[in-house]
Amino acid sequence: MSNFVAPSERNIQEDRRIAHLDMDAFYASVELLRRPKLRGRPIVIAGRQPKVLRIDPGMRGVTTTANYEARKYGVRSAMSLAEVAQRCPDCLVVPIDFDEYRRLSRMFKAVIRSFTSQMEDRGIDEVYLDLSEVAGVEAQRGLVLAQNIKQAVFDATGLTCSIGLSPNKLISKIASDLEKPNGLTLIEARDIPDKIWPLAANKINGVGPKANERLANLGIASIGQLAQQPLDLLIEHFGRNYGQWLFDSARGIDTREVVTFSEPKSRSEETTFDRKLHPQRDWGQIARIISAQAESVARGLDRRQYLAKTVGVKVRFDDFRIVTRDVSMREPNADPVMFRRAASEALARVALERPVRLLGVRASQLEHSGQRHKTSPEPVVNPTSAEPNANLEKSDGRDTTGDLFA
DNA sequence: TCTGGGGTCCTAGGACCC
DNA sequence: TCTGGGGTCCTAGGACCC
Repeated sequence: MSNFVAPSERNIQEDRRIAHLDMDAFYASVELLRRPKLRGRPIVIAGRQPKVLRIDPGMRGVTTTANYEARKYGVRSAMSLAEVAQRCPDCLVVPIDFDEYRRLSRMFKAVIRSFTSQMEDRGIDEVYLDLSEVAGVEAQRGLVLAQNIKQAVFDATGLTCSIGLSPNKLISKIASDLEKPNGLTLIEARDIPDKIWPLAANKINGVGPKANERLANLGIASIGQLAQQPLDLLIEHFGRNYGQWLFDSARGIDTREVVTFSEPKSRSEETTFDRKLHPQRDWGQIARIISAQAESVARGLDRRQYLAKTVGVKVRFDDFRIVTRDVSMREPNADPVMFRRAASEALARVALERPVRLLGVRASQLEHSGQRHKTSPEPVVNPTSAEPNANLEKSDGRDTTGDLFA
């Protein structure tokens, strides 16, 4: 990024060949591998119940995935089971088995790595690939390679995926969705007006429900309409950064690299309860849950050789309002006892005035534990907190001394 | 009939320091 | 008595993604 390019002159770097690979209805497809009798029937993946159940309107919870048969009825991921029951009364509910999905995820990613090391992990079921160096020189650059990757993934796992191929991540992400399932879609810069502009603005990865609504209020529904807006107008309504990003995205401009490794920034655990917890009556249970989550997050970090400087709690009330409170510790650590104290101090600062439906603990400001070695103890940086736990003792009036079980 | 869990990134205000 | 600007850290909230 050495030479500045004026916004109006920014263009698509056509020399790159970026792929986005997305597994088709991943969780549902994995379940069907070991439950072949369910093939052809509408299923959703949801819940922790021990077996497959017929949907019924009284079921709680939300779907993680729907197979394509269920999608024909308008069933989607993140849909409440009550709504699934209305749309598709014959739907089957298959319990979630993350261990199995992670196993298949490792498997398909290993296959892909045999083609290129230039792979960016984007979660359990999708990746970006930079095929620029290996795509070959044929007219349809990269198509043969992408087809070979699809075939190799299927041969190894029995699962299909869809691949979008274009000069950048933004367009490839959109492209991989255009011919699902089992699709392979090439989009060149010159195809953007015909193939991208007719699509809804929220097909852009990064335009969510809120931004889409605000765009709709401006009369902007499609990516093409977005591309017609002057930069000034977008900046006026969405701010300098997001406005510029919208302006570029509508034109298919995206210079982001494929990133093969990035350090974790946080680690968290949270639980939603079947029964809402009462702030006073269930205080003991709330305190126990936060303690257990704090210890578990600490152990998870320790296992991976990370330390955290900051521990925070998250509370979601029955009205869905979310409150978070953070506490920074004097030194980064992964000590369950320190995490418990910090979490309980943070919790003490939350005004628990309504029933609680979710509790969580998050550790942030991470660093590798290898970075701190025993030979050179760190001096105390902040003189105001030189005495032990100085920052853990000024909680408010609640009956805690910094530890929920003190 | 309600709405999961684990993440990343951005913004914005205040404290504090130079 | 009134006047800075920049930089960093911390905290809280929110949008968004898989």
